[in-house]
Amino acid sequence: MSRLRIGELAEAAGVRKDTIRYYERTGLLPAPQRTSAGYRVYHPADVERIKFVRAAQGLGYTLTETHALLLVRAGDALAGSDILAVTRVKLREALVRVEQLKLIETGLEQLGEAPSHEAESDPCPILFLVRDGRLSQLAAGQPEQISVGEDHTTSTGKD
Amino acid sequence: MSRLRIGELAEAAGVRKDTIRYYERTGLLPAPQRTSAGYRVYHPADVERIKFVRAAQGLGYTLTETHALLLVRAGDALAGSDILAVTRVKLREALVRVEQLKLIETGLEQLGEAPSHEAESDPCPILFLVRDGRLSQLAAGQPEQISVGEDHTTSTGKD
DNA sequence: GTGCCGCTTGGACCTAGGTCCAGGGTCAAG
DNA sequence: CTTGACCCTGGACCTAGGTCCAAGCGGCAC
Repeated sequence: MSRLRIGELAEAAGVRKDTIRYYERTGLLPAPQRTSAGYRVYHPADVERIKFVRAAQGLGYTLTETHALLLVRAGDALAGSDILAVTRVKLREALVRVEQLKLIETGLEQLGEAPSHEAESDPCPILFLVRDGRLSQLAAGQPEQISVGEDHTTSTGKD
Repeated sequence: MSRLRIGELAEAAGVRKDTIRYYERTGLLPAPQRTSAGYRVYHPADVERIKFVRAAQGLGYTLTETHALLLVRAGDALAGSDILAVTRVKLREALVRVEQLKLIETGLEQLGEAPSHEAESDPCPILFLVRDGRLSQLAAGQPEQISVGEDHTTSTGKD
């Protein structure tokens, strides 16, 4: 059966032990069995679960959204549709991101080549992108409030 | 000439006044002129600069990288090449991200449709993606240490 | 039976990127 | 000359996602 202790799981999944305990605290990882001495005991499948979490993080899912992804079950249409919507938004954003990064790449390449004869008057040559409206804002801080877990009533800032 | 005070600039650029002062502190925005009373006075072009910063944030540039982008000048090949490399990495990551998000989207769609007859044995159906090695890790926390500004000698964690 | 490493806990601390607050000055209108 | 909207500064605080620490057991090798 080869059950793992936290250190072994951390090693296998490529994270810190603290991270695993943190994931447990936040509900991303179910509380594992314990030995009589209180040691956490994990199943090898937990390695995949953690790797999935890391992958989801890399894709821009918050831990809350990742949690939602992990809760999806076959046929569970309701719970899945929320996270599906989130995923579609992220996908659309990722497509826009690719296009805008290409714009910037091209802009930088041209600036590197051109020995400052054109656009010399411009104080900062990349700004033309935003001036032309070709660079859009692409909400970077609002992770699409989905209804999963506790709602911490995001304080509406005043200033 | 229509010069702006901080509140007007904030309004025009769609950010908080505090954010503008924060950007100034971190060097993203040059220190503006002051009135005799000490009030900051901005140029209308600063609106674009801030909008560019927000756009760059949305594209995944850190503030440090954004700073580098703003420093690029035509013909300035050396400084530009670093940030160009960063941009290319981000572009490649964005392309991978699109592919992986598509995988997840498809997976979620299929799970929603299938009324739990196939893959029912699987404790969490999305995990097959990581099990198949189709979801990769896509470094989410290491923003490509570029040589711009002070180097805070990232402490190598021990555990 | 004693080293020593690994595990436990709660809580403090960290980075990025802001956001808020208190205490006080400025300026235009009434 | 007071009121209200605006501005200033320094510093505390916030969220996400961890990371570190100290004090104190557990358990296995020698």
